[in-house]
Amino acid sequence: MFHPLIQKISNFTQLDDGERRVLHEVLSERVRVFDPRHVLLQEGMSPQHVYVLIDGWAYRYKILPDGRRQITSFLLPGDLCDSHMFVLAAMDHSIAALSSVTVSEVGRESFVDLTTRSPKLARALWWDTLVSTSIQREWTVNIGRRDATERMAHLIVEIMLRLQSVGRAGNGAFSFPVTQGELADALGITTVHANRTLQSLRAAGLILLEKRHLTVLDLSRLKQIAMFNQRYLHLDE
Amino acid sequence: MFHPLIQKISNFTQLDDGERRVLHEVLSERVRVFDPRHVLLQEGMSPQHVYVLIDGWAYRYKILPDGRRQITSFLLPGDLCDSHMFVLAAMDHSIAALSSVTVSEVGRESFVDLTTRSPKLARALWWDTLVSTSIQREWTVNIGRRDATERMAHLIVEIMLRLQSVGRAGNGAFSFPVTQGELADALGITTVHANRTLQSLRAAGLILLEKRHLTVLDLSRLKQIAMFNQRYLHLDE
DNA sequence: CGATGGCTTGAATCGGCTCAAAGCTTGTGG
DNA sequence: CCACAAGCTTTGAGCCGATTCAAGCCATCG
Repeated sequence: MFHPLIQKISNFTQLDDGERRVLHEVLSERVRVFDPRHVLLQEGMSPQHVYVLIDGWAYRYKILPDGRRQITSFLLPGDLCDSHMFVLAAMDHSIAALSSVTVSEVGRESFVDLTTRSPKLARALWWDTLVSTSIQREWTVNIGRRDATERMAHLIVEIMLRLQSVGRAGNGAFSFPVTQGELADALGITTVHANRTLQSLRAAGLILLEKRHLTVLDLSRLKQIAMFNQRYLHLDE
Repeated sequence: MFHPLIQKISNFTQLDDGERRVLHEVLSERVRVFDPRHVLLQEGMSPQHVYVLIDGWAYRYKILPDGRRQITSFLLPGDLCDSHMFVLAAMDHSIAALSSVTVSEVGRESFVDLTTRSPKLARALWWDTLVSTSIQREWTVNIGRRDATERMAHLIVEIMLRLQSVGRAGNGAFSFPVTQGELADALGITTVHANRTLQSLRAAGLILLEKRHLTVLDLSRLKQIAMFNQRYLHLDE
């Protein structure tokens, strides 16, 4: 059983056994578990380590002074949060656990070490960061120019593909520990409207969603509705 | 007169004369000028060089199959487009000139050279990339959770601050070569509504905008309306 | 001086929001 | 192992911010 980060990276780079071992060691140094809703990193903080998700979901978010919340991304198994803090002075957003999560906690030194010792790993982590940015751009498009149904369809397809790349969504069925309120805050709509949007996708026979478990019934129609263009995920490189 | 990239970087790192000279040399190797609307980088391409804006604005954008366009960011003097292409296989979005632009064209080798020769410069460029990502996140919040007036106010404040960091917006007055249609596509609203929104800001005495020239009349009120939190720009590090 | 692209305005419409209440789950303590 | 609380989901009705469509205006440029 590999760490999902290793699995993700292996999709586009051939790691040799040595690299795989080094990475595995660093990721095994310290493993922690957090409850749902636990805030892993708070805006304003300057963390001295990186968390790498092993299991469960987390999310980045910002809260406006009047309470409005926007979730800016979902973090899935294999995702990193947040290597950039070694360069920037303070977090400009927060990160919290969505479900119960298991993470590798990697110290600043181990992380830097990793990248100096293996250029291939450095490049792989660099690739991962760039893909995250690309996903962030696509979210801007999603919220800015798609209507609620299209947004929801797009998000579902994105998550399915990202989960598949770490082997967590065989057959289009996977755990989906997101409330409708959280979905709403990710998509820039209200909870009520998220509910109605999900209903319409269910009614159209596109998805099955119950008890925090989602099944994609008609992927190609979902993609079509969302006008989904896979390129931004950079999966096939 | 310094290149705006040097000016931007100098805001947070002390570069010595040597570093400054090396950077200046690389940025002077080849300077090019493009007309408004010229597409600098097309989705799908795999560029072998980086453009660094010296003068004028550009923008990243994606177009959906049915013609809807979302501008995902504005590129101002001192901004880079697009170093990530040395790692990713193909552009997942396009970049075009908004106004007439002057750019430094830096070859892949020169760029890589720069970062291997000076760790401080490497770190500075790394910083710049991370700030861009942070701005992208804030755009997600802006479009997802602010109404049209707030969005417009937020964008104006952001651009003013970014221009100031490269010395192009003394006194809150600066060249603003963006049509209302482009503003609309950046903010996720329609041209008509962008127009009405601008009118209301003008009527409230917050801005002056005519002939592609913008003056911020009441910065603190604009910030207040936008619920602007400067942290995400990482200007004071 | 006609054409083109951008700006402005009005009126009707609609997607999504607000408010409110009720039904459901899930987890916890007695 | 039941009962209650808390949080999540669902539904209805009225409303509003933003869109659509349409037309007229204005500036610039070949």
